[in-house]
Amino acid sequence: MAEKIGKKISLQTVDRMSSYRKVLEELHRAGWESVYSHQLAKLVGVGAAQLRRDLASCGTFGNIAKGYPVYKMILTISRLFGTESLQNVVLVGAGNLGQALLSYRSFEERGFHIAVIFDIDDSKVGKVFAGRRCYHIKELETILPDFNINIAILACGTQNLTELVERLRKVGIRSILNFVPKQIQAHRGIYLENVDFAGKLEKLSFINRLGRQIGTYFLGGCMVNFFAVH
Amino acid sequence: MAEKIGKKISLQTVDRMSSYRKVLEELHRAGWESVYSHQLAKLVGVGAAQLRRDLASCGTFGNIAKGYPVYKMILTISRLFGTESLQNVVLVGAGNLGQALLSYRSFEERGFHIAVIFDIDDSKVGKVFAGRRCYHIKELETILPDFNINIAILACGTQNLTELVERLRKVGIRSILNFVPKQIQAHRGIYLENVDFAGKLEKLSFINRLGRQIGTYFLGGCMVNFFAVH
DNA sequence: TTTTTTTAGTGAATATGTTCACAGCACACA
DNA sequence: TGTGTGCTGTGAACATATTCACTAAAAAAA
Repeated sequence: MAEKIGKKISLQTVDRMSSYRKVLEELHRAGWESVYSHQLAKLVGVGAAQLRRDLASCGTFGNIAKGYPVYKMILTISRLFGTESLQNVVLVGAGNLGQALLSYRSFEERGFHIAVIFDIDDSKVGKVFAGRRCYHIKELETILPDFNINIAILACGTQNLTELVERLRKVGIRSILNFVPKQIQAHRGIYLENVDFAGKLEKLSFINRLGRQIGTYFLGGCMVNFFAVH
Repeated sequence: MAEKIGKKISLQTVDRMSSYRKVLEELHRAGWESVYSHQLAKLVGVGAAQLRRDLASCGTFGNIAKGYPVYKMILTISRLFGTESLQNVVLVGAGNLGQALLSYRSFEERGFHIAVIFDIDDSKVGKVFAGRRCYHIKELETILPDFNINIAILACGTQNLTELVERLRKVGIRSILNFVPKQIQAHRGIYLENVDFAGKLEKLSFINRLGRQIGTYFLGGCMVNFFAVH
Protein backbone atom coordinates (compact mmCIF):
# COMPACT_ATOMS: atom_id res chain seq x y z
CA MET A 1 0.00 0.00 0.00
CA ALA A 2 1.20 3.50 -0.81
CA GLU A 3 2.72 5.43 2.04
CA LYS A 4 0.68 8.15 3.61
CA ILE A 5 1.98 11.35 2.08
CA GLY A 6 -1.33 13.12 2.26
CA LYS A 7 -4.79 12.16 3.35
CA LYS A 8 -7.05 9.80 1.59
CA ILE A 9 -10.45 10.89 0.34
CA SER A 10 -12.90 8.15 -0.53
CA LEU A 11 -15.75 8.68 -2.95
CA GLN A 12 -18.14 8.13 -0.08
CA THR A 13 -16.52 11.02 1.69
CA VAL A 14 -16.92 13.11 -1.47
CA ASP A 15 -20.64 12.30 -1.52
CA ARG A 16 -20.99 13.40 2.06
CA MET A 17 -19.02 16.56 1.34
CA SER A 18 -21.83 17.58 -0.99
CA SER A 19 -24.32 17.26 1.84
CA TYR A 20 -22.08 19.15 4.21
CA ARG A 21 -21.73 22.01 1.78
CA LYS A 22 -25.44 22.05 1.08
CA VAL A 23 -26.24 22.44 4.77
CA LEU A 24 -23.38 24.89 5.29
CA GLU A 25 -24.92 27.12 2.60
CA GLU A 26 -28.18 27.07 4.53
CA LEU A 27 -26.38 27.96 7.75
CA HIS A 28 -24.48 30.72 5.97
CA ARG A 29 -27.70 32.23 4.66
CA ALA A 30 -29.10 32.03 8.18
CA GLY A 31 -26.16 34.07 9.45
CA TRP A 32 -24.11 31.39 11.20
CA GLU A 33 -20.41 32.12 11.29
CA SER A 34 -19.24 28.89 12.84
CA VAL A 35 -20.66 25.51 13.70
CA TYR A 36 -19.62 22.61 15.91
CA SER A 37 -19.14 19.18 14.46
CA HIS A 38 -21.99 17.72 16.47
CA GLN A 39 -24.39 20.43 15.27
CA LEU A 40 -23.56 20.04 11.60
CA ALA A 41 -23.51 16.26 11.94
CA LYS A 42 -27.01 16.27 13.39
CA LEU A 43 -28.31 18.46 10.58
CA VAL A 44 -26.79 16.26 7.91
CA GLY A 45 -27.66 13.02 9.66
CA VAL A 46 -24.22 11.50 10.21
CA GLY A 47 -22.06 10.90 13.24
CA ALA A 48 -19.94 13.73 14.60
CA ALA A 49 -16.80 11.60 14.51
CA GLN A 50 -17.35 10.77 10.88
CA LEU A 51 -17.90 14.37 9.97
CA ARG A 52 -14.69 15.41 11.71
CA ARG A 53 -12.76 12.69 9.97
CA ASP A 54 -14.25 13.57 6.58
CA LEU A 55 -13.32 17.19 7.00
CA ALA A 56 -9.89 16.36 8.34
CA SER A 57 -9.25 14.22 5.29
CA CYS A 58 -9.64 17.35 3.16
CA GLY A 59 -7.12 19.37 5.12
CA THR A 60 -7.17 21.04 8.48
CA PHE A 61 -10.27 23.01 9.17
CA GLY A 62 -11.83 23.62 12.53
CA ASN A 63 -10.84 25.70 15.50
CA ILE A 64 -10.72 23.95 18.78
CA ALA A 65 -13.40 25.27 21.10
CA LYS A 66 -14.80 27.49 18.35
CA GLY A 67 -15.98 24.96 15.82
CA TYR A 68 -15.74 25.14 12.06
CA PRO A 69 -15.88 28.46 10.17
CA VAL A 70 -18.98 28.19 7.96
CA TYR A 71 -18.05 30.43 5.09
CA LYS A 72 -14.45 29.36 4.83
CA MET A 73 -15.52 25.73 4.70
CA ILE A 74 -17.91 26.42 1.86
CA LEU A 75 -15.04 27.91 -0.08
CA THR A 76 -12.69 25.07 0.74
CA ILE A 77 -15.18 22.42 -0.31
CA SER A 78 -15.95 24.33 -3.52
CA ARG A 79 -12.24 24.44 -4.23
CA LEU A 80 -12.05 20.72 -3.67
CA PHE A 81 -14.86 20.15 -6.18
CA GLY A 82 -13.42 22.70 -8.56
CA THR A 83 -16.63 24.70 -8.61
CA GLU A 84 -15.36 28.07 -7.41
CA SER A 85 -16.23 29.39 -10.83
CA LEU A 86 -19.06 28.23 -13.06
CA GLN A 87 -18.21 25.11 -15.02
CA ASN A 88 -19.79 24.32 -18.36
CA VAL A 89 -21.33 20.91 -19.02
CA VAL A 90 -23.05 19.43 -22.06
CA LEU A 91 -26.47 17.82 -22.18
CA VAL A 92 -27.25 15.07 -24.66
CA GLY A 93 -30.99 14.62 -25.09
CA ALA A 94 -33.64 17.34 -24.86
CA GLY A 95 -36.60 15.11 -24.06
CA ASN A 96 -38.77 15.40 -20.99
CA LEU A 97 -35.99 14.67 -18.55
CA GLY A 98 -33.42 16.76 -20.42
CA GLN A 99 -35.70 19.76 -20.39
CA ALA A 100 -36.39 19.29 -16.71
CA LEU A 101 -32.66 19.28 -16.07
CA LEU A 102 -32.32 22.51 -18.05
CA SER A 103 -34.62 24.23 -15.61
CA TYR A 104 -33.11 22.60 -12.55
CA ARG A 105 -31.97 25.54 -10.43
CA SER A 106 -29.41 23.77 -8.28
CA PHE A 107 -27.00 23.25 -11.15
CA GLU A 108 -26.30 26.97 -11.47
CA GLU A 109 -26.40 27.50 -7.70
CA ARG A 110 -23.83 24.80 -7.20
CA GLY A 111 -21.45 25.86 -9.95
CA PHE A 112 -22.58 24.05 -13.09
CA HIS A 113 -23.98 25.48 -16.30
CA ILE A 114 -25.48 23.43 -19.11
CA ALA A 115 -23.95 25.39 -21.97
CA VAL A 116 -25.01 23.40 -25.00
CA ILE A 117 -27.46 20.67 -25.97
CA PHE A 118 -27.38 17.91 -28.54
CA ASP A 119 -30.27 15.79 -29.74
CA ILE A 120 -30.95 13.35 -32.52
CA ASP A 121 -34.48 14.61 -33.16
CA ASP A 122 -34.63 17.10 -36.02
CA SER A 123 -37.69 18.77 -34.55
CA LYS A 124 -35.56 19.88 -31.62
CA VAL A 125 -32.40 20.84 -33.46
CA GLY A 126 -32.05 24.59 -33.89
CA LYS A 127 -34.42 25.34 -31.04
CA VAL A 128 -33.28 27.19 -27.96
CA PHE A 129 -34.22 25.61 -24.64
CA ALA A 130 -34.05 27.93 -21.65
CA GLY A 131 -31.39 29.95 -23.39
CA ARG A 132 -29.30 27.03 -24.61
CA ARG A 133 -29.13 26.09 -28.27
CA CYS A 134 -29.74 22.52 -29.36
CA TYR A 135 -27.56 21.05 -32.10
CA HIS A 136 -27.89 17.79 -33.96
CA ILE A 137 -25.83 15.05 -32.42
CA LYS A 138 -23.98 14.56 -35.71
CA GLU A 139 -22.43 18.00 -35.16
CA LEU A 140 -20.90 16.92 -31.86
CA GLU A 141 -17.34 16.91 -33.15
CA THR A 142 -17.75 20.31 -34.81
CA ILE A 143 -19.42 22.20 -32.01
CA LEU A 144 -18.40 20.74 -28.69
CA PRO A 145 -14.63 21.38 -28.75
CA ASP A 146 -15.32 25.15 -28.72
CA PHE A 147 -16.80 24.88 -25.26
CA ASN A 148 -13.93 23.29 -23.36
CA ILE A 149 -16.23 20.90 -21.54
CA ASN A 150 -15.27 17.67 -19.81
CA ILE A 151 -18.52 16.60 -18.17
CA ALA A 152 -21.55 15.29 -20.08
CA ILE A 153 -25.09 14.56 -18.96
CA LEU A 154 -26.84 11.79 -20.85
CA ALA A 155 -30.63 11.95 -20.98
CA CYS A 156 -31.18 10.52 -24.43
CA GLY A 157 -32.53 7.33 -25.95
CA THR A 158 -30.98 3.92 -25.48
CA GLN A 159 -29.62 3.46 -29.00
CA ASN A 160 -25.92 3.47 -29.82
CA LEU A 161 -24.81 4.44 -26.35
CA THR A 162 -21.43 2.77 -26.60
CA GLU A 163 -20.65 4.65 -29.79
CA LEU A 164 -21.92 7.91 -28.27
CA VAL A 165 -19.73 7.55 -25.21
CA GLU A 166 -16.72 6.87 -27.41
CA ARG A 167 -17.42 9.98 -29.47
CA LEU A 168 -17.80 12.05 -26.32
CA ARG A 169 -14.50 10.73 -25.05
CA LYS A 170 -12.78 11.77 -28.25
CA VAL A 171 -13.96 15.35 -27.92
CA GLY A 172 -12.68 15.72 -24.39
CA ILE A 173 -15.41 14.37 -22.10
CA ARG A 174 -13.87 12.64 -19.10
CA SER A 175 -16.87 11.81 -16.99
CA ILE A 176 -20.54 11.24 -17.61
CA LEU A 177 -23.70 11.53 -15.56
CA ASN A 178 -25.93 8.92 -17.14
CA PHE A 179 -29.69 9.01 -16.77
CA VAL A 180 -30.32 6.45 -19.50
CA PRO A 181 -31.64 3.27 -17.91
CA LYS A 182 -29.40 0.94 -19.84
CA GLN A 183 -26.13 -0.65 -18.85
CA ILE A 184 -23.20 1.05 -20.57
CA GLN A 185 -19.95 -0.83 -21.01
CA ALA A 186 -16.97 0.62 -19.19
CA HIS A 187 -14.78 2.83 -21.35
CA ARG A 188 -11.14 3.39 -20.59
CA GLY A 189 -10.67 7.00 -19.56
CA ILE A 190 -14.32 7.70 -18.83
CA TYR A 191 -15.85 7.77 -15.39
CA LEU A 192 -19.50 6.86 -15.60
CA GLU A 193 -21.98 7.68 -12.86
CA ASN A 194 -25.36 6.06 -13.34
CA VAL A 195 -28.55 7.53 -11.95
CA ASP A 196 -31.23 4.88 -11.93
CA PHE A 197 -34.57 6.13 -10.62
CA ALA A 198 -36.27 2.76 -10.86
CA GLY A 199 -33.36 1.17 -9.01
CA LYS A 200 -33.88 3.61 -6.17
CA LEU A 201 -37.53 2.64 -5.94
CA GLU A 202 -36.56 -1.02 -5.90
CA LYS A 203 -34.35 -0.29 -2.93
CA LEU A 204 -37.16 1.55 -1.12
CA SER A 205 -39.55 -1.29 -1.84
CA PHE A 206 -37.04 -3.79 -0.48
CA ILE A 207 -36.60 -1.73 2.68
CA ASN A 208 -40.33 -1.36 3.16
CA ARG A 209 -40.85 -5.09 3.00
CA LEU A 210 -38.29 -5.52 5.71
CA GLY A 211 -40.33 -3.65 8.27
CA ARG A 212 -37.31 -1.57 9.16
CA GLN A 213 -36.53 -3.55 12.29
CA ILE A 214 -33.23 -5.17 12.97
CA GLY A 215 -33.71 -8.90 12.83
CA THR A 216 -34.24 -11.85 10.56
CA TYR A 217 -36.79 -11.97 7.76
CA PHE A 218 -38.15 -14.21 5.06
CA LEU A 219 -38.12 -12.38 1.81
CA GLY A 220 -38.65 -13.67 -1.70
CA GLY A 221 -38.27 -17.10 -0.21
CA CYS A 222 -34.93 -16.38 1.39
CA MET A 223 -33.87 -15.60 4.89
CA VAL A 224 -32.32 -12.25 5.49
CA ASN A 225 -30.60 -10.69 8.45
CA PHE A 226 -31.11 -7.00 8.50
CA PHE A 227 -29.04 -4.49 10.38
CA ALA A 228 -29.92 -0.85 10.91
CA VAL A 229 -30.99 1.62 8.27
CA HIS A 230 -30.12 4.45 10.61
CA MET B 1 -23.91 -9.41 17.15
CA ALA B 2 -26.94 -11.39 16.13
CA GLU B 3 -26.33 -15.01 15.27
CA LYS B 4 -26.32 -15.94 11.64
CA ILE B 5 -29.69 -17.52 11.08
CA GLY B 6 -29.92 -16.45 7.48
CA LYS B 7 -27.75 -14.46 5.14
CA LYS B 8 -27.11 -10.79 5.41
CA ILE B 9 -27.99 -8.42 2.60
CA SER B 10 -26.42 -4.99 2.70
CA LEU B 11 -27.96 -2.01 0.97
CA GLN B 12 -24.95 -1.91 -1.30
CA THR B 13 -25.80 -5.41 -2.38
CA VAL B 14 -29.37 -4.32 -3.00
CA ASP B 15 -28.13 -1.52 -5.25
CA ARG B 16 -26.06 -3.98 -7.24
CA MET B 17 -29.01 -6.36 -7.47
CA SER B 18 -30.80 -3.68 -9.48
CA SER B 19 -27.94 -3.61 -11.96
CA TYR B 20 -27.83 -7.39 -12.15
CA ARG B 21 -31.50 -7.59 -12.89
CA LYS B 22 -31.29 -4.83 -15.46
CA VAL B 23 -28.59 -6.71 -17.37
CA LEU B 24 -30.35 -10.04 -16.89
CA GLU B 25 -33.44 -8.56 -18.58
CA GLU B 26 -31.29 -7.62 -21.54
CA LEU B 27 -29.81 -11.10 -21.69
CA HIS B 28 -33.26 -12.62 -21.42
CA ARG B 29 -34.52 -10.54 -24.33
CA ALA B 30 -31.46 -11.62 -26.29
CA GLY B 31 -32.39 -15.24 -25.71
CA TRP B 32 -29.81 -16.27 -23.11
CA GLU B 33 -30.97 -19.06 -20.82
CA SER B 34 -28.03 -19.12 -18.47
CA VAL B 35 -24.99 -17.05 -17.73
CA TYR B 36 -21.72 -17.60 -15.87
CA SER B 37 -20.78 -15.35 -12.99
CA HIS B 38 -17.76 -13.99 -14.81
CA GLN B 39 -19.83 -13.10 -17.87
CA LEU B 40 -22.51 -11.26 -15.94
CA ALA B 41 -19.92 -9.63 -13.72
CA LYS B 42 -18.10 -8.26 -16.75
CA LEU B 43 -21.30 -6.85 -18.22
CA VAL B 44 -22.25 -5.15 -14.98
CA GLY B 45 -18.73 -4.02 -14.22
CA VAL B 46 -18.09 -5.76 -10.90
CA GLY B 47 -15.87 -8.64 -9.80
CA ALA B 48 -17.07 -12.20 -10.33
CA ALA B 49 -16.47 -13.10 -6.70
CA GLN B 50 -18.55 -10.17 -5.54
CA LEU B 51 -21.38 -11.10 -7.86
CA ARG B 52 -21.39 -14.67 -6.62
CA ARG B 53 -21.42 -13.51 -3.03
CA ASP B 54 -24.21 -11.01 -3.67
CA LEU B 55 -26.36 -13.65 -5.28
CA ALA B 56 -25.56 -16.21 -2.63
CA SER B 57 -26.65 -13.74 0.03
CA CYS B 58 -30.13 -13.80 -1.52
CA GLY B 59 -30.48 -17.55 -1.46
CA THR B 60 -28.99 -20.35 -3.49
CA PHE B 61 -29.02 -19.76 -7.18
CA GLY B 62 -26.55 -21.06 -9.70
CA ASN B 63 -25.79 -24.47 -11.09
CA ILE B 64 -22.21 -25.60 -10.92
CA ALA B 65 -20.62 -25.83 -14.36
CA LYS B 66 -23.82 -24.50 -15.94
CA GLY B 67 -23.98 -20.99 -14.54
CA TYR B 68 -27.02 -19.05 -13.40
CA PRO B 69 -30.49 -19.46 -14.93
CA VAL B 70 -31.32 -16.07 -16.41
CA TYR B 71 -35.10 -16.04 -16.20
CA LYS B 72 -35.36 -17.67 -12.82
CA MET B 73 -32.95 -15.11 -11.40
CA ILE B 74 -35.00 -12.23 -12.74
CA LEU B 75 -38.00 -13.65 -10.92
CA THR B 76 -36.10 -14.23 -7.72
CA ILE B 77 -34.71 -10.71 -7.66
CA SER B 78 -38.14 -9.25 -8.43
CA ARG B 79 -39.53 -11.24 -5.54
CA LEU B 80 -36.82 -9.87 -3.32
CA PHE B 81 -37.76 -6.31 -4.30
CA GLY B 82 -41.44 -7.05 -4.06
CA THR B 83 -42.07 -5.95 -7.63
CA GLU B 84 -43.57 -9.13 -9.08
CA SER B 85 -46.78 -7.16 -9.45
CA LEU B 86 -47.12 -3.47 -10.20
CA GLN B 87 -46.78 -1.32 -7.11
CA ASN B 88 -48.44 2.08 -6.79
CA VAL B 89 -46.46 5.12 -5.70
CA VAL B 90 -47.43 8.75 -5.18
CA LEU B 91 -45.77 11.79 -6.74
CA VAL B 92 -45.72 15.11 -4.94
CA GLY B 93 -44.98 17.98 -7.32
CA ALA B 94 -45.98 18.18 -10.97
CA GLY B 95 -43.36 20.68 -12.09
CA ASN B 96 -40.81 20.10 -14.82
CA LEU B 97 -39.11 17.24 -13.04
CA GLY B 98 -42.33 15.70 -11.81
CA GLN B 99 -43.76 15.64 -15.31
CA ALA B 100 -40.57 14.12 -16.65
CA LEU B 101 -40.87 11.38 -14.07
CA LEU B 102 -44.47 10.76 -15.14
CA SER B 103 -43.26 9.91 -18.63
CA TYR B 104 -40.27 7.91 -17.43
CA ARG B 105 -40.78 4.50 -18.97
CA SER B 106 -38.60 2.45 -16.64
CA PHE B 107 -40.89 2.89 -13.69
CA GLU B 108 -43.61 0.79 -15.30
CA GLU B 109 -41.13 -1.64 -16.82
CA ARG B 110 -39.59 -2.26 -13.45
CA GLY B 111 -42.80 -2.64 -11.49
CA PHE B 112 -43.78 0.83 -10.30
CA HIS B 113 -46.77 2.94 -11.22
CA ILE B 114 -47.25 6.57 -10.28
CA ALA B 115 -50.94 6.34 -9.46
CA VAL B 116 -51.71 9.79 -8.14
CA ILE B 117 -50.18 13.27 -8.04
CA PHE B 118 -50.38 16.13 -5.56
CA ASP B 119 -49.33 19.71 -6.10
CA ILE B 120 -49.71 23.01 -4.29
CA ASP B 121 -50.24 25.01 -7.48
CA ASP B 122 -53.93 25.60 -8.22
CA SER B 123 -53.25 25.83 -11.93
CA LYS B 124 -52.20 22.19 -11.90
CA VAL B 125 -54.86 20.82 -9.57
CA GLY B 126 -57.62 18.99 -11.41
CA LYS B 127 -55.49 18.43 -14.50
CA VAL B 128 -54.60 14.97 -15.67
CA PHE B 129 -50.93 14.36 -16.43
CA ALA B 130 -50.21 11.33 -18.59
CA GLY B 131 -53.37 9.69 -17.28
CA ARG B 132 -52.83 10.51 -13.63
CA ARG B 133 -54.99 13.06 -11.83
CA CYS B 134 -53.42 15.86 -9.84
CA TYR B 135 -54.97 16.82 -6.51
CA HIS B 136 -54.25 19.74 -4.24
CA ILE B 137 -51.77 18.86 -1.55
CA LYS B 138 -54.29 19.89 1.10
CA GLU B 139 -56.40 16.90 0.04
CA LEU B 140 -53.59 14.48 0.85
CA GLU B 141 -55.29 13.02 3.90
CA THR B 142 -58.59 12.60 2.06
CA ILE B 143 -57.35 11.06 -1.16
CA LEU B 144 -54.17 9.12 -0.51
CA PRO B 145 -55.42 6.46 1.93
CA ASP B 146 -57.62 5.03 -0.86
CA PHE B 147 -54.57 4.02 -2.83
CA ASN B 148 -52.75 1.85 -0.31
CA ILE B 149 -49.39 3.39 -1.16
CA ASN B 150 -46.26 3.33 0.97
CA ILE B 151 -43.69 4.95 -1.31
CA ALA B 152 -43.64 8.64 -2.20
CA ILE B 153 -41.61 10.59 -4.74
CA LEU B 154 -40.88 14.20 -3.81
CA ALA B 155 -40.29 16.60 -6.68
CA CYS B 156 -41.84 19.70 -5.22
CA GLY B 157 -40.70 23.05 -3.86
CA THR B 158 -38.50 23.47 -0.81
CA GLN B 159 -41.11 24.92 1.52
CA ASN B 160 -42.50 23.05 4.52
CA LEU B 161 -40.77 19.81 3.72
CA THR B 162 -40.59 18.64 7.31
CA GLU B 163 -44.34 19.12 7.72
CA LEU B 164 -44.99 17.42 4.38
CA VAL B 165 -42.94 14.37 5.32
CA GLU B 166 -44.77 14.11 8.61
CA ARG B 167 -48.14 14.27 6.84
CA LEU B 168 -47.03 11.60 4.39
CA ARG B 169 -45.92 9.39 7.26
CA LYS B 170 -49.33 9.73 8.89
CA VAL B 171 -51.12 8.49 5.77
CA GLY B 172 -48.98 5.40 5.44
CA ILE B 173 -45.85 6.42 3.52
CA ARG B 174 -42.84 4.49 4.80
CA SER B 175 -40.11 5.55 2.42
CA ILE B 176 -39.45 8.53 0.22
CA LEU B 177 -37.43 9.18 -2.91
CA ASN B 178 -36.51 12.82 -2.54
CA PHE B 179 -35.49 14.95 -5.51
CA VAL B 180 -35.79 18.22 -3.62
CA PRO B 181 -32.33 19.70 -3.20
CA LYS B 182 -32.78 20.58 0.43
CA GLN B 183 -31.71 18.71 3.51
CA ILE B 184 -34.65 17.02 5.21
CA GLN B 185 -34.47 16.16 8.89
CA ALA B 186 -34.65 12.47 9.70
CA HIS B 187 -38.11 11.25 10.65
CA ARG B 188 -38.67 8.22 12.79
CA GLY B 189 -40.27 5.53 10.69
CA ILE B 190 -39.43 7.07 7.31
CA TYR B 191 -36.58 5.93 5.12
CA LEU B 192 -35.40 8.83 3.02
CA GLU B 193 -33.36 8.37 -0.13
CA ASN B 194 -31.99 11.61 -1.54
CA VAL B 195 -31.22 12.08 -5.21
CA ASP B 196 -28.99 15.08 -5.65
CA PHE B 197 -28.11 15.79 -9.29
CA ALA B 198 -25.79 18.69 -8.48
CA GLY B 199 -24.02 16.54 -5.92
CA LYS B 200 -23.35 13.94 -8.60
CA LEU B 201 -21.81 16.59 -10.82
CA GLU B 202 -19.64 17.76 -7.94
CA LYS B 203 -18.37 14.23 -7.60
CA LEU B 204 -17.61 14.01 -11.32
CA SER B 205 -15.83 17.34 -11.22
CA PHE B 206 -13.76 16.17 -8.27
CA ILE B 207 -12.82 13.00 -10.08
CA ASN B 208 -11.92 14.87 -13.24
CA ARG B 209 -9.54 17.13 -11.35
CA LEU B 210 -7.82 14.08 -9.97
CA GLY B 211 -6.65 12.92 -13.37
CA ARG B 212 -7.99 9.46 -12.61
CA GLN B 213 -4.58 8.01 -11.78
CA ILE B 214 -3.76 6.30 -8.55
CA GLY B 215 -1.39 8.50 -6.63
CA THR B 216 -1.04 11.66 -4.63
CA TYR B 217 -2.49 15.01 -5.63
CA PHE B 218 -2.73 18.60 -4.53
CA LEU B 219 -6.30 19.66 -4.63
CA GLY B 220 -7.91 22.77 -3.24
CA GLY B 221 -4.70 23.29 -1.32
CA CYS B 222 -4.73 19.87 0.27
CA MET B 223 -2.90 16.67 -0.42
CA VAL B 224 -4.94 13.70 -1.44
CA ASN B 225 -4.14 10.08 -1.93
CA PHE B 226 -6.32 8.56 -4.53
CA PHE B 227 -6.97 4.89 -5.07
CA ALA B 228 -8.70 3.37 -8.06
CA VAL B 229 -12.00 4.45 -9.54
CA HIS B 230 -12.25 1.14 -11.29
C1' DT C 1 -17.04 -45.93 -16.53
C1' DT C 2 -13.25 -42.90 -15.63
C1' DT C 3 -10.99 -38.73 -16.33
C1' DT C 4 -10.88 -33.95 -17.34
C1' DT C 5 -12.70 -29.52 -17.30
C1' DT C 6 -15.13 -25.86 -15.44
C1' DT C 7 -17.82 -23.38 -12.32
C1' DA C 8 -20.58 -22.10 -7.92
C1' DG C 9 -20.20 -21.35 -3.16
C1' DT C 10 -17.56 -20.03 0.73
C1' DG C 11 -13.91 -19.80 4.73
C1' DA C 12 -10.17 -17.03 5.36
C1' DA C 13 -7.45 -13.05 4.28
C1' DT C 14 -7.37 -8.57 3.13
C1' DA C 15 -8.93 -3.94 2.51
C1' DT C 16 -11.85 -0.35 3.61
C1' DG C 17 -14.94 2.39 6.50
C1' DT C 18 -16.79 3.92 10.94
C1' DT C 19 -16.77 4.74 15.76
C1' DC C 20 -14.68 5.23 20.26
C1' DA C 21 -12.26 7.63 23.42
C1' DC C 22 -8.90 10.61 24.81
C1' DA C 23 -4.88 14.01 24.52
C1' DG C 24 -4.15 18.57 23.95
C1' DC C 25 -5.54 23.01 23.12
C1' DA C 26 -8.32 27.50 22.80
C1' DC C 27 -11.28 30.09 25.04
C1' DA C 28 -14.15 32.07 28.99
C1' DC C 29 -14.18 33.60 33.25
C1' DA C 30 -12.59 34.47 37.78
C1' DT D 1 -2.61 34.31 35.77
C1' DG D 2 -4.93 30.15 36.94
C1' DT D 3 -8.70 26.97 36.38
C1' DG D 4 -12.54 24.80 34.18
C1' DT D 5 -15.02 23.67 30.03
C1' DG D 6 -15.76 21.67 25.80
C1' DC D 7 -14.01 21.39 21.37
C1' DT D 8 -11.06 19.24 17.44
C1' DG D 9 -8.06 15.82 15.50
C1' DT D 10 -6.62 11.26 15.57
C1' DG D 11 -4.62 6.53 17.11
C1' DA D 12 -6.67 2.42 18.02
C1' DA D 13 -10.58 -0.60 18.10
C1' DC D 14 -14.14 -2.23 15.79
C1' DA D 15 -17.33 -3.24 11.94
C1' DT D 16 -18.19 -4.02 7.29
C1' DA D 17 -17.06 -5.09 2.46
C1' DT D 18 -14.32 -7.18 -1.04
C1' DT D 19 -11.19 -10.41 -2.88
C1' DC D 20 -8.55 -14.60 -2.86
C1' DA D 21 -8.17 -19.25 -3.30
C1' DC D 22 -9.78 -23.64 -2.72
C1' DT D 23 -13.44 -27.48 -2.37
C1' DA D 24 -16.87 -30.07 -4.22
C1' DA D 25 -19.75 -31.12 -7.75
C1' DA D 26 -21.82 -31.06 -12.35
C1' DA D 27 -21.03 -31.67 -17.07
C1' DA D 28 -18.30 -33.03 -20.90
C1' DA D 29 -14.95 -35.86 -22.88
C1' DA D 30 -12.44 -39.97 -23.25
